Amino acid sequence: MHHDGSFGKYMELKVIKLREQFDAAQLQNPDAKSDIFRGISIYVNGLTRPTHAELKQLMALHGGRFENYLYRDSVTHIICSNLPDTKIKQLAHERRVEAMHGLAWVFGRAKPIPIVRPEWVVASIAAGRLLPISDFQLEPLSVVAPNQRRLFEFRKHAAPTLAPSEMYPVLADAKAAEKEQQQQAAPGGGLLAADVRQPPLAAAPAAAPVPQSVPVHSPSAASPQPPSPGASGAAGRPEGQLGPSPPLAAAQPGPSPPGVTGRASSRSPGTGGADPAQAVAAELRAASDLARGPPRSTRTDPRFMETFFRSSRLHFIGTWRTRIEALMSEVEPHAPAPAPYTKGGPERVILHVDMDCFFASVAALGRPELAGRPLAVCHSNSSRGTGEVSSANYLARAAGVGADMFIAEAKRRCPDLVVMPYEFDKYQTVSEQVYRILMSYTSIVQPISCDEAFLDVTGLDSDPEALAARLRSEIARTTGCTASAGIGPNMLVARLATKRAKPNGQFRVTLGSVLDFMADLKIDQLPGVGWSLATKLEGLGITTVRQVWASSRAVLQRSLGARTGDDLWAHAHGRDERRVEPPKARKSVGAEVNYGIRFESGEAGRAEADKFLGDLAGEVAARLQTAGVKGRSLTLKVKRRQAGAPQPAKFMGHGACDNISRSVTLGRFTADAADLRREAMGLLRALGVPPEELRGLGLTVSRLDNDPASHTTKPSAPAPARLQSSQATQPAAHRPGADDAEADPTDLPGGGLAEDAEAVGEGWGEAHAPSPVRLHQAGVPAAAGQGHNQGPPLCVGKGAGGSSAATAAAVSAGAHPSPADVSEGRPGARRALEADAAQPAARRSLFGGSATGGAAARGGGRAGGGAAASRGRTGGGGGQALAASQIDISVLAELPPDVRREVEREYGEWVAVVAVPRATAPAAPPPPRRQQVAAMPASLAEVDPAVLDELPPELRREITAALRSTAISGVAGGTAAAVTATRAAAAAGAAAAGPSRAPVSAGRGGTAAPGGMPPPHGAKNAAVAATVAAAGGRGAGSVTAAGGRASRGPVATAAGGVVERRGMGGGGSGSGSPEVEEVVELTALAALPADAGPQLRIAAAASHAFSAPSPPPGNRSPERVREALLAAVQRACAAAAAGAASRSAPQPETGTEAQGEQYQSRAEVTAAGGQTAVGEGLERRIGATFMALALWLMGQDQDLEGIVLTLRRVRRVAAAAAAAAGPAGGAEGQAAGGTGAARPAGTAAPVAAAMLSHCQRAVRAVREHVRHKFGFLLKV
DNA sequence: ATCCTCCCCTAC
DNA sequence: TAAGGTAGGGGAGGAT
Ligand SMILES: Nc1ccn([C@H]2C[C@H](O)[C@@H](COP(=O)(O)OP(=O)(O)OP(=O)(O)O)O2)c(=O)n1
Ligand SMILES: [Mg+2]
Ligand SMILES: [Mg+2]
Ligand SMILES: [Mg+2]
Repeated sequence: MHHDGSFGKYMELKVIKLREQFDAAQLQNPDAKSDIFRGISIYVNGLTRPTHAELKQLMALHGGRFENYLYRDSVTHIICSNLPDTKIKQLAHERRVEAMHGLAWVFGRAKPIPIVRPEWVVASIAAGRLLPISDFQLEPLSVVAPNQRRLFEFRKHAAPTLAPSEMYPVLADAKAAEKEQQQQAAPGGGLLAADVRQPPLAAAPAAAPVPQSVPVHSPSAASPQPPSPGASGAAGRPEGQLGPSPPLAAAQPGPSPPGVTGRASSRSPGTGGADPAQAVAAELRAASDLARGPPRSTRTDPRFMETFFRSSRLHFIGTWRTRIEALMSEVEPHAPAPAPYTKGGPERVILHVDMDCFFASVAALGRPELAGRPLAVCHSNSSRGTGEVSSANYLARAAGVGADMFIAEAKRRCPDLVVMPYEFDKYQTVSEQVYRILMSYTSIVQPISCDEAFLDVTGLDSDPEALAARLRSEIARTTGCTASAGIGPNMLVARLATKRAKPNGQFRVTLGSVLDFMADLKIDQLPGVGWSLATKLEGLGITTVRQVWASSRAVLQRSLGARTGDDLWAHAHGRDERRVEPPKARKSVGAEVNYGIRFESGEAGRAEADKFLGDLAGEVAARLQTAGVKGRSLTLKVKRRQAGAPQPAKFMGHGACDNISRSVTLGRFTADAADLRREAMGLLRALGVPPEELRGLGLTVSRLDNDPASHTTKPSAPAPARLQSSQATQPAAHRPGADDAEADPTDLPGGGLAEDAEAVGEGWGEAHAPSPVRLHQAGVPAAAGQGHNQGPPLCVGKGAGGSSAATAAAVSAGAHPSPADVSEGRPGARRALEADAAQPAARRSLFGGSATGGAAARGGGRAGGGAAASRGRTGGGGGQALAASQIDISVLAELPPDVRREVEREYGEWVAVVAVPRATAPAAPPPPRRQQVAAMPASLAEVDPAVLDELPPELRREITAALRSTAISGVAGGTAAAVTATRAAAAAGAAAAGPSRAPVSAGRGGTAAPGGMPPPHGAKNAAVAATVAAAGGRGAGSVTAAGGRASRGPVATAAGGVVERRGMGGGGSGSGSPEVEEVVELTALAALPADAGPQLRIAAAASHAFSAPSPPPGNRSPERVREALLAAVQRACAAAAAGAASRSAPQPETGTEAQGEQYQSRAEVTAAGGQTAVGEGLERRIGATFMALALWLMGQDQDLEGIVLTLRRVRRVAAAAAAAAGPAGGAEGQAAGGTGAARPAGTAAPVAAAMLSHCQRAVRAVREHVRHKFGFLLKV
């Protein structure tokens, strides 16, 4: 019913109706109309519709209450408009601030207050009853990058469906005319492309007075002061346009009528009638072919992708790079070259140029009516619209309008806003004009975006500012749009200077004044620092650049990562070694759509999805061909609607989603649409996502043949040769059909590689006749491949849509033994298995590549209880043969009976086991997980966090994913936040069967493992589980890894130090309970193999940490557990501190650096911080205890106040221990949340740094958990 | 060490 | 109604 579009309309009508009702009620008398909201008390946050006041009235009329303040404990619901993430974040922030005053109340509640859109009130009234809030809840905070606006960096490319540059056909034809015009050099000449249709465009710039000179801020070197108003008031500047300090400047060069501002405020909002500006906007919108027709989704529009791309601003800027590269390569290099880099050479002079409010400026070109008006560019002009603002001019920004803001919000903030539609062709034209100019000033131009570039002008002008002024003037004269510029000794500083100069100004910072210039910048102004990093840094007490100076580099590295911390440190000091460079070759080519993706359920939906995937494949293939490259790796990206996700805030948006990606290694390079489509369909099918839950699809091809590295045969992808040999040996039946001309071996540039040749000689070359042949013969319907839901595309032959990736689709890359597992457990078996290539190309793609990443079976979907699927181990693992456990039974189940029989014959009883449910309920969804795993905990809260945390990540993910749905459904506990929602989701689609896939001889045929084999990885995983479980002492069955549904992922149960490995073998009958195939006994640490890897050592550390304090089973009250965990933390820290002290004599602070800080190389940091100072075991123990506490706390999120208090305690513990550990005490102050008391560059000893870092990590994990689950930040 | 995969983050 | 793309850097695990 209220599905998307129709829902929106429904709501709109309801709102109107309710408004009428409201008005009427107000006119009559305010007596209560109903009791709908009895017991409900709302608090309204921010701007809403109905308004604050209206909601108050409505509540009064219908029996509810209205609170003006949140910190009243009677509030039951927070009302907040459906707004973009920015607004939600804002709300979260408010809550946090609020918490300082009312923490006890806010966090002490048993349950957090739901945040609901105002429509809930309206609709409830309309319905005459209280509606459930689920459809009206604000989208949960997305773990996916929120729509944030960021600065700096990137690279783009593209090549459209329509041919190279036909989508924005500006330059091709315009070039000649433009050159001619440039020769004429008529100031203000109508330089805009002749082929741009809008008449005003050509006329406008000519008519508009153009600044003869451009304002120059900061006339001479280095002063970090604001641009002087005097300097900026250059002649020819239209009034109000260029003021440097006040952010008010229309980028429109046209003359502004006097008193524009006053005029604006007196205009009636939204009425186009008497307002020429609104009229021109309306007219253009009406004429725009982008706006034609009713909105459509993939469900209703067969040409959706094309329409979408044509209309998407992000597609435009995302593909712009490709277009500019074409331009750059064809412009003759006449420009002077800057001074070369030499040792001790001159200070570089880097110029950064960026157009002012680019799209908005272009919108104003040739439209004098718009001068002096607040302007935004957006598809929608509805005051209730969810279209996003692309660009707003500076007048609009002064009113609070910003990019990425919903148009509804923008118009609320600025009722007078003039909203102009997109004119992509014009942006392209102007962009090219600008670049031609830039390229005439220096030979070194690095394009950044359609409105922005870096130039190296070192030595090209004794007065760089004069050069910049000339350049800006020329841009303004030529395009009618203004640019700002920054000049600095490196790219970083130049970039920051530009921001300072905007709008329509320039600013120079020289080497000597860099630090002064940067000191007070907000940290997120730095490139690479966005919302996430800024939030982390805030946790360290760092919000400004200056505070970074006072922070220890080692702490930064530990908190943010080796590289990230290092870069931040450098950037905060104004250091940036990058050189201005021409664009490098792309490393990947992709296309994705995350808007308007809506498919039917069932077969019809699968066909729709396949069709759309085909469109994407065609698009990517076209772009590859345009770029003249082929690729060897294909990645499918999927957005899947999150379980329980409310209606997306954005019309036709994707809403809250889990993100999943899977890749295949192709057997050879390809740029062929059919290839890509085939493989993509296989990947998609393997994911098992119900089509109606798809919200986004994308394809990316990487490992391109323009990169030599792509040609090397990596261990993970030895397949190509195999493929070839395989094909060679089976030409008739196996070789792709005639349309698969790509089978030409010459397509594999590395064909002559020795590695390949060698590989050909073994392995697949000796393979038996591959089963695909038989499968094919078995009669997969020819139509099967034709893109319409045939079963899984097993068929490789011509015309069959099946691909080997698809075959691999039938494969769960996850729950199978890794090659190591197999080979080590059964050396002889490896070859047997490979040779047993009977495997329909297991993870090989059609071409024989390898598919990694699990093809997870979500099968019945979450409804069935969130079956944890199994997920392939990451990395490596390519090329091995298919194991029975890899078969995705959901795919198998869809096979035509005869084909399925064929497969089963091939795999014997294994398949029969795997396909358990089939026997009794052929197509039925698999039985609930619980039926198969008796010991499965009901929720995360039941899992000993110490145990869970120390599990190998794959297993951990599987468990958390499996339990997540439980948590969501409110049964208990929380999400494991060590795993973000997306990760958990990904895991849900693909979890690891780590322990289960044990070493062992699972064997069909009773192939027992030869003795004396070192424990393979699977065994290690099992050992970890056992060890930790033993240490955690949760009693029998404490940790159980749910196998994929249908026990495909075998089940590992850890209980009291015993791992039971349940294999797939055995019960051929299809009995639901797999037999215990092998039992591995481990007694905690004793079982550690000599070559124990990190996981085991962590387990050992955890074991040590927890064995003592862990309360006996039966008395695990929260208080006891909490105290035990805190004690464990304390002990671990104390041990580390003691160790550090004892070591400090023999190993004093080694080479302290310039500022007295002990700096760890990236390698050292990366090396897991082990031995450097803490001692590896100790370090791991610290980490284990902190994280165990964190994880446990997450399970206690019914008591947020308790969480806060405990976090504060643990922080104090860490701080004290760090202080005791030595000189690091100082830097600690910041980590502990101190306001970054400016301590001179810290001398954090690694020991203290380790503690603080682990502490911070733990605190952050908990905060993330709460933020994600409840939508606000804990103030700790 | 270096590579791999599967993410997340960032920028325009 | 609206058109939430594209690409690279980096990190965490893991395999080799
Ligand atoms: N999230 C974003 C960011 C940018 N753009 C488009 C519109 C912008 O006009 C253009 C250039 O981006 P800038 O970051 O340079 O922003 P503006 O040029 O609009 O403003 P400024 O004056 O701050 O540079 O890219 C967009 O559509 N959406
Ligand atoms: Mg700009
Ligand atoms: Mg820009
Ligand atoms: Mg930033």
